[in-house]
Amino acid sequence: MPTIRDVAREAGVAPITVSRVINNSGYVSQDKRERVETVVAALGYVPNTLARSLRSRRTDTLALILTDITNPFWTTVARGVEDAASAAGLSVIFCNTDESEQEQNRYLEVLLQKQVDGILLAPVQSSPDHIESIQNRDVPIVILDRRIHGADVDTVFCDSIGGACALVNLLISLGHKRIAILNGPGDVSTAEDRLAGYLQALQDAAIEPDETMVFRGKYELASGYDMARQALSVTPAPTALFAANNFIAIGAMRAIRDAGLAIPDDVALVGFDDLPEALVIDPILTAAAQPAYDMGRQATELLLSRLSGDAPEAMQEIILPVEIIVRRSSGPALSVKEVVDPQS
Amino acid sequence: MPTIRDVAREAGVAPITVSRVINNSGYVSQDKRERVETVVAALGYVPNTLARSLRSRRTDTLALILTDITNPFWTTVARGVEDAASAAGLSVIFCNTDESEQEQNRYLEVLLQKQVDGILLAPVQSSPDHIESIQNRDVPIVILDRRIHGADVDTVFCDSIGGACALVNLLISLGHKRIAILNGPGDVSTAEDRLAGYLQALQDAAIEPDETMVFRGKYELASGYDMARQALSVTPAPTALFAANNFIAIGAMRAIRDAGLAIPDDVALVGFDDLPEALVIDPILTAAAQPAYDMGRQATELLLSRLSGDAPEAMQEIILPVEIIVRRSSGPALSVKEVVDPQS
DNA sequence: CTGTTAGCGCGTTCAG
DNA sequence: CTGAACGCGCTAACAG
Repeated sequence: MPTIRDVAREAGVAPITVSRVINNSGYVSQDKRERVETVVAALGYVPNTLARSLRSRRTDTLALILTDITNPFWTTVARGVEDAASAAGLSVIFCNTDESEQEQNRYLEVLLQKQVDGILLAPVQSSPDHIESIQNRDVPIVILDRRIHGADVDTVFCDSIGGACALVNLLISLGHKRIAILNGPGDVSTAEDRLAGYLQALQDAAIEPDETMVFRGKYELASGYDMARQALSVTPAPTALFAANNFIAIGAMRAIRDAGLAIPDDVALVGFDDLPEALVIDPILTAAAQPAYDMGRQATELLLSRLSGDAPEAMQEIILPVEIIVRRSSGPALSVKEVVDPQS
Repeated sequence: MPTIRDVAREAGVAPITVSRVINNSGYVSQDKRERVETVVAALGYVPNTLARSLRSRRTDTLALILTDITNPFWTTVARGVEDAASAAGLSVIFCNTDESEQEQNRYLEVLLQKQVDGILLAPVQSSPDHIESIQNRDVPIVILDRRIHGADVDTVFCDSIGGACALVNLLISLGHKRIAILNGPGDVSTAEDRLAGYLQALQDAAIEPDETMVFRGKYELASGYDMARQALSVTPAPTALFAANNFIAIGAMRAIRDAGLAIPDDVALVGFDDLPEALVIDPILTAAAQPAYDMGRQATELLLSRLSGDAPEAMQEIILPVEIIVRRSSGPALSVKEVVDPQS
C-alpha cells in the first residue's frame, strides 16, 4: 500500500502538496497538481482515512443503534439514515441490540472507541444513565423513536399518543365500546404513549376503561398472538382489538383466525405501524403509519447540523405526525344489535 | 477526551504501562495495574481505536455491500453477517447500492480508504473488474448471492438452479405444461441460474420450452406485476407462474388478483425466496426458501478465516441448498380436463 | 503557491 | 517487570 510519501517522492513534491491535491484544499499549481494526479493513478494510491481522522478528529462515520433490523419499520428508518448520511458523505455503522440493554451499552462503548462522529440511538430502556455519559464525552447523540425521561437530549419520535387516540376514536365512532389494547413493554415510551392515547380516546367518549382489556407484552409476533388469545377469551369479549405494533398486529390476526373468527365481521382490528407496500399482497389492516423513513432522515439531519455546529443551542424535540390509513380490518359501523349484545 | 498519557501521568506510570493494562499484554505488577484501572475509571478513559488501528493495521471492521436492505431477504442476510461478526468482536458497515454499479464502486473506494479488514459484496454486475482491484490491494473479499464470471474469488451462494428446477418439477408433476417464468435482470447470475433450472425441468419432462413464456424484468414488485399481466394475456395462457424472487411473487399475486383470477384455482404460483414468518399473516406461497441467515453467517465466517489466515489457500465456492416449502399457491394436481384444455 | 516542523494516540522494539 | 524512543500516515500551523 503506497503512502502519501511514496506519491510525493515519485512526483518530486512535498507530502503536504499531495495532501492538498487529494483534499482539494489550499493552492497548488496546475503543473504540480497534474503530476501528483498522474502518480496517484499510477501507484493506485488510496488515502488512509485512519491517519487522516487521527489528525482531523473526524471519522465521517455515524452509528445507528436499533433494536432489530429485521423489523421492516427499522429497516425503513435505516434507509432514511443511510440516505441522509451518504448524501453528506458519511458512512453508517449499524448495530442490533435485540432489546438487550447490555448489548446496547457494549455497542456504545465500541462506538466511542471507534470515534464515530455521532450516534443515533433507539434506546432499549428509558433511563438517561448512559446517554449522559455519551454527552459528557462530547459525542453528539440523537434519540430515535422513544423518549428518555428526564434527559436533555435531541429526540425524534412519532406522535404515538395522537395516533393511538385516533385509531381508538375511529373504533368508537364505528360503535365499539369494548376495545382491548395489546401493548408493548411497560418501560418503553412508545408503549406508554399508546396506552395513554387509548385511555384518552375512551375518556373523551366517556367510556369507562376496563382493566381486563389492557394487555402488556413484547413487540413480537408470539406475544401478539398470546395477548389476542387472552383478550378473545375474556367475557364479555372485546368487539375490537388495538395492536400496538406491526408484529403484534400480525400475531393478533393469526390468533383471530385460529379462533375461527373473521376480521372485521367478528372482531375489528387496528394497529400501529403500516407494513411496507412491497411486502403485503392484500393490505387489510387499518393502521397508524409512522413516517419511518422521514424519522431516520430527520434524525440524521439533526445530528449532522450538530456536527456542523449550526443547530440551535437548545436540544430539539421533533414529533412527527402519524397517518391513519383506514382499510377493511376496522370494519363498518356496528349495527345496534351488536353494540348492545356483543357476540362472545 | 483523556488519552493514554493523561492516565499515565495521573497514575504515575509510563504510557506503555497503561497500554499493557488495557490490552492485557505483557507483565504489569498487581499494584500498578490497580492504580491504572482506578484512574481509567475515574477519568472515563476510552482507548482510541483509530490510533490503535493505525499501528496494528487492523480496524476490526467489516463491510457488507448489498443491493437493498429493505428487502427482507437481505435483512436476514445482514443479521447473519452482524451476528457472526459481532461474535468475533468485529463491527459491520452496511452499504446499499440500489443495484447501481456506480454506487457500488464508490462504496468500495470509501471502504478501502477506511481500511476495513474485509468486504462482503453482493455484486451489482457479474463482471470481475473491480473485484480484482480489491484483491490486488490485499483486502479479503467474499462474494455473496451472485457469482462473478471468471474471477478467482471466495463465493457463497444458494442453489438457484436446483431450486428453480425443483419448483418447476413440482408444477409439472401436478400436471402443468404451460409455465411462465417471471425472471430478474439478465446479467445477474441468480436470474441466469433460475432460468437454467426452469429450462432443465422442462427438458427433463420433455416439454418444449416456449419463448413467449419467458419474461425478464427487475427484482421488484412493479416489475413482477407487469410481467404477470403480460404472461396472463398470452394465448394460450399459462396455467402456472414461476416468480424468480419474493417481490416479483408479490407483484404477481396482485396482478392475478386484479385480473379477477384466483390462486391456485385459476393460476398456480411458485416463487423464489420465502418471506419471514413474522411478516406474513397467512402464508400461501409455495416457495424455494434460501437460507439467508446462514448465507450471511457462512460468508462472514469464511471471511474471518481468511483474516486469521487459517482458510485453505484455494478460493472457496460454497453452494447452499434451498428448501422447497409447499403451500397452497401451487395447488392440487390438475384434472385431466384442465390439462388438455387450459382456461384462458 | 510550496515546504518544514511537529504531533494526532497508540503499540512495537529494545534496553534497562 | 518497566520505560524511552520511535513511527504508523496524515495534516495543522507556520514559515517562506
